[in-house]
Formats: sequence, structure tokens, C-alpha cells
Amino acid sequence: MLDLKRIRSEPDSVAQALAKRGVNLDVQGLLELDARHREAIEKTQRLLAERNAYSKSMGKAVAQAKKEGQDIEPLKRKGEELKNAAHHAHEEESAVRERLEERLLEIPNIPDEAVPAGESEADNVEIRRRGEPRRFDFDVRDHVDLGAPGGLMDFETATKLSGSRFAVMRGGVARMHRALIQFMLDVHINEHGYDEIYVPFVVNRDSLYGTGQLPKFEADLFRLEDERNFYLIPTAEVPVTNVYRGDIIDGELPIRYVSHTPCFRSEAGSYGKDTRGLIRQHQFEKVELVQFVAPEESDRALEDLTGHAEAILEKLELPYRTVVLCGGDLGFSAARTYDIEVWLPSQERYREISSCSNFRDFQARRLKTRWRNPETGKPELVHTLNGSGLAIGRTLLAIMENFQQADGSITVPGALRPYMGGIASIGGQ
RNA sequence: GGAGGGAUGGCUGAGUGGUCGAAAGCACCGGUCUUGAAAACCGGCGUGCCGAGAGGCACCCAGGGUUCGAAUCCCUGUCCCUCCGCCA
Repeated sequence: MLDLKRIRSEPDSVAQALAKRGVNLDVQGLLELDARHREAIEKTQRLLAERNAYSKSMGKAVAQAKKEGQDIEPLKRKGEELKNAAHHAHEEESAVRERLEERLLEIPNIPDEAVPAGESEADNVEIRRRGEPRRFDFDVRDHVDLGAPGGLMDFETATKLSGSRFAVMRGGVARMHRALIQFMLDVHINEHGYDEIYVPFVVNRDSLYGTGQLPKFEADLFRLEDERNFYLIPTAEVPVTNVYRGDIIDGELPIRYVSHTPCFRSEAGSYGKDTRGLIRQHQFEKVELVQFVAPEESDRALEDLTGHAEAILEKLELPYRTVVLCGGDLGFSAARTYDIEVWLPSQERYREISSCSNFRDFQARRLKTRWRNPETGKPELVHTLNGSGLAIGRTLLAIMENFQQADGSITVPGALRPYMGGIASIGGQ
């Protein structure tokens, strides 16, 4: 959520910044609502103050009237009038506030100044490239073909069990999938200073509002048929960031959490896109990095966090590049995002494997997550960040494709072997 | 699933429908005293919103209601605790 005070004080620069992501903000309408809202507040408060003062004097007045044998009814009637006036004013105020909040909740975050202009993925700007794509002296297979023998990767069975966009994995592939989770968690805990946290995979609506999936992106979510309004998490970002919803954080910042969770996405509107293989699934695993930091630290924190995700690719010897998302490709809540893309030999291009974002105070304002700034002693909004470190399924398929051998077997990257009982290769034939 | 009890400021814990944003203690911050510290004493010590300011308004789990007036009464929901049942 944007700071209404900022929209009020510099409406043009806000509108201009949002234009960079292709959003046309109705500043005029917003400011009008805001003005009406504040008028309504003042009116309500004035009437309430009157009512309160009158009520306070009632005790004595009633006693006095009784002593003199007077009728109390007129006194009550005056009070009732005051009550009704205040009540109506309050209802009006609530109605205006509701409309204002509805609008505010649908406005995306303001992109950083440094975010490049652009409309789509094609306009993202590459900032670094690491590792050399391998040259193959045989015909490259994609992960679907590599995983087919022995049903190591079995999409037909998954379709029977559930439908399209699900996977069944067996044997060495399933084992590597599990190994990747352990490997990534260990690296982030031991080398990057994150605390592991385990969270629910089912969340309520408040949590989804907090991080920004709702109200606008309901269609991307799986909702449980349940009167409690539960949703399956689309990413660990939701439960992990919501850990501090409504809190004033007591301890020191930064707080760094790493969490492994499954993620569920209905992928509405993606029909015909990446239908083959593991790239786009309704269910996938992810190791997620989440940070809560002091505002002045968030720029550096994003660089750090992105580096932590990149470190995994380097340890796994996977070629990748990192891009800055342009305004048009930026997610709803993000002010700045780096996508890390891994090289896929079968597609001869880089594909997203991690997305690392700085949300600044956008999520914190929705979440009401604050910390006590030691310099001012006052509660202030924190900055939140997160990034995949990494998406497990996509890492798995990247390893399969990049480490494939002519016989169809897959060499296990050195860093992963301790997590797979020391074996050097899986699959094959 | 059944029966009962509860939710008050960082913590503990009072609170009769009116003068309660709320006693008291602890913790914390500042001061006096002290060579220093402790003790003692004095003062301060929640959050948000409106307002140029003075000040005002709201918040005692959440949302409704009764009342001139609600932390206190009523309804609904959430969460926690105890007991029974079931269960990985």
C-alpha cells in the first residue's frame, strides 16, 4: 500500500512513477476521496466530542433534576439527538474510508528510480552473466525425455492422479529433488546467516492481503472449499512475511528467514504456456529467503539476498544471468526486482529460476509491521524483501539438462553429492 | 465432536455502566543522592488518526447491538486453557 500522505503531497511524481509500470493512477479521484474522508473524520470527531461532554455532565444533571422533582426525559432526548448525529456521521465516514481503502489496496508499488523503462520481459536489462553454457557433442534432450526412462519423471501418471501441470518423480530424480532442498537450506543457514522457519501451507485472507496477492490476484490462487476462507500458499513469502503482521518488532534487525515450502498456483490464464515438463506446475517446491530490514538497509539487503540466491547456482555449476526487471514486468508489490535466469540447453536460452525483490515499506504498511527505530524511539515501518533461493523444480530440470551425458544419464554436481549418498550419476540408457 | 473457563498497556494483574486510556507491582528511561553502584525518593513511560496549534477522536481479542453514557450488559466470530472422545 502506498503512503496516502505521499500521494497527497506529491501526486504528480507518484503518478509519473506508476506510469513507468503502465499504470494510470486517477490521482484526482483519489485526492477527492481523501479530502472527503478527512472532512468526515473531523465531523464525526466533533460530534463525538459533543456527545461525550454531554454524557459526562449527565450524571450530575440527572441527580439535580431528580432532587428538584423535574422530568429527566428532556435531558435524555437531547443526548439521544447528539448520539444519532454522531452515529450518522460515523457511518458516512466508514463508507468513505471503505471506498478509499479499496482503491489504495489496488495500487501497485512505486518502482525505484533506477528501474528501467519497458513493457515486458523483453525490456529487462541484463546486469551480469556467470558460467559458460556447455557445448554438447551429441543431441541435447530436454528434462522430460531425460526423465522418461524408468518413469523417473512421470507426467502421465500425474495427469491420472490430478490433471495437467503436476509431476510424479521416482528414484534418483526424486532423490535429487529432495537433496536440493536440504542443500539449499544448509547453505543459507550456514553461510548466509538465515534462520530456518517452518510455516503453514494454508493461510487466511488477511495474510494474502498483507503481502499483496489479494485483492487483485485471487484468480492465481487455490482456494479451499471451506467456510474459513483458506487458501493454499502460492509462495512461502505469504506465511513467512506475515509472521510479523501487526507487530512492532522488538529485537534487532535484520531478521533473515529461510523456509522450504510447497507452492500452489492455479496459473489461470497461462494456458498453452510452458505446458511441457516441470517449468510451470500447479504444485512446486521452493526454498525462500525473506528479510525484514531497517529502511536504509534495504538497498544493500537486496544485493546481498540476490547474491545468496546466485551462490546456489554457482555451487551447482549452473550458468546463469541476472536481469533487472523493467517497470512493466515488475510484480505488484515490488519496487525493484532482480530475476536470476538459468541456462537451459534444450531451449537455448535463460529461464527464470529466482526472483528477488525489495518491497520497501509497501508490504509493511499493509501488514502493519514496524520496528522501533533506536534513533527516534518511535515505531516505524520496516522494509521487506524476499527471493527464491531457489525454485527446486526448475533447479532440478536445469541440472538434468546441463549435466546430461550422451547415454542419457545425469552427472550429479559435486556440491550435491554429499546430499545423495555420494553417488556421481543418476538415470541413463 | 462434547462440556466448561478465559482474552485488559512490554510482563503480572485490579476494574461497581458515568469522573477509566484504564489502579497497583515489575521492567524500562531520566533526575536527586553516591567516589561509583545498589537502595531510597522524584518524574516519565502504549498505538493510530484528525488538527497549523491548542487540543480532540479512537483503541481494554475482533465485529455488531443496548444505553444520554460500555473495559463493564447482550449477540456473533476468532484465539487460548482444562476435561472427555477421536487421531498422525
